[in-house]
Amino acid sequence: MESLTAFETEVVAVFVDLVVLLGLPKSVGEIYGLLFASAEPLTFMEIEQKLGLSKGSVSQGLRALREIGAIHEAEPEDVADEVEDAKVSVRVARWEAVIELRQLVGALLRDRLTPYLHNQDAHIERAAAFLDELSPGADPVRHKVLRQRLNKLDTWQTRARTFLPLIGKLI
Amino acid sequence: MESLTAFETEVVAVFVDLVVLLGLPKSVGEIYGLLFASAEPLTFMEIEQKLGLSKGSVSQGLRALREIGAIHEAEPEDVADEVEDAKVSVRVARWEAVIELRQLVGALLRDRLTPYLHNQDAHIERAAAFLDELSPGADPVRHKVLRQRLNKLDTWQTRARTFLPLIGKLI
DNA sequence: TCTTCACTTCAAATTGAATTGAAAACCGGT
DNA sequence: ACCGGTTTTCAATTCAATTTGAAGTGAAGA
Repeated sequence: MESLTAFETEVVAVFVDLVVLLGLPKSVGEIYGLLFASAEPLTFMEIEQKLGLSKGSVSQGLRALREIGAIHEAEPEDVADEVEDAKVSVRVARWEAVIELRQLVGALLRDRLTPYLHNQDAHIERAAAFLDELSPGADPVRHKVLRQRLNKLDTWQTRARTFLPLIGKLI
Repeated sequence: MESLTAFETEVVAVFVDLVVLLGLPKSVGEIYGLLFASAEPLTFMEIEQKLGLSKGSVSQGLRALREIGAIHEAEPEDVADEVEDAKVSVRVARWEAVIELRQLVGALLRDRLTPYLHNQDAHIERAAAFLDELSPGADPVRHKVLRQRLNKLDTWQTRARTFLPLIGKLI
């Protein structure tokens, strides 16, 4: 067990693309993809070796996935048949993907969109304040045009706020 | 006219965030934001100076925005009152934002999602092929589990294909 | 034709983020 | 309390991508 099978490679690619699209590091997608492509849970070391990642990347990737609930630690299971010999038998965590994709996709979307929407609100609000304190007297037409544009932004923001969470549910 | 007003700064921030969220360079968002915040069209040089960008960035940014139809070249308009003196009077392009946000957002979304969905199809298809040519005889349970997971991926892919374009329309 | 200015191109520099790797913390067993 | 092995942490490195700037192109007027 050293490197990826053709099957695993393709599945990993699916999740790498997804995760990159949503702005996370590639390694996170690789790890989730590998677990998704494995019928049984994998250990830290197996992940490290099959993907050829550093321990640091594996550790961080597992944490990120754990935090969004995209993976679990698997039940201990009897290790007897595998580790008969010399080793001192230390309990090793084994990880498995949560196959419900809603979990992964939902969390990733939320993590990006929530802070985004929040920032936008703040910007638009401040922009409105600045526009108003800028005397409309000097050039009323200009002032009105800009007001309209701001309103347009506001409308969009509202729409985004209502539709985007809906997508999470729909899917 | 040198740097941004408070109002402009906020509007620019709105579009920088949007554009970065959708995976384009910040400078593109700055340029669009500035044009969106201006009641009248701006020249290349005005953009360059107000945003403090290099000519290269402005040029590339304007091209990108032009290509997705998010900005236009404005009608020439009489320049008489501005440029009376020494200058040799060369026709200068003046740019304005297309205020319909659908244009910008729609294009950006499409540009990212279309190639993405296309790739995913390819990966899933190949994964299925590899899984099948892998003899199920060895471990039928494992084979079945993986088949199910692949099907799940396929379902999602189909859903994405139907819902995502719909968002573009909805908005 | 020649000059000038507006813009484009592209190789190199910069920047920012992901990855690495070595050292520290941890944990169960002896 | 110590040991062997696993996992985490984080500063340094590497890598990808954007930004820069200087040289190049082209068009309009002289």
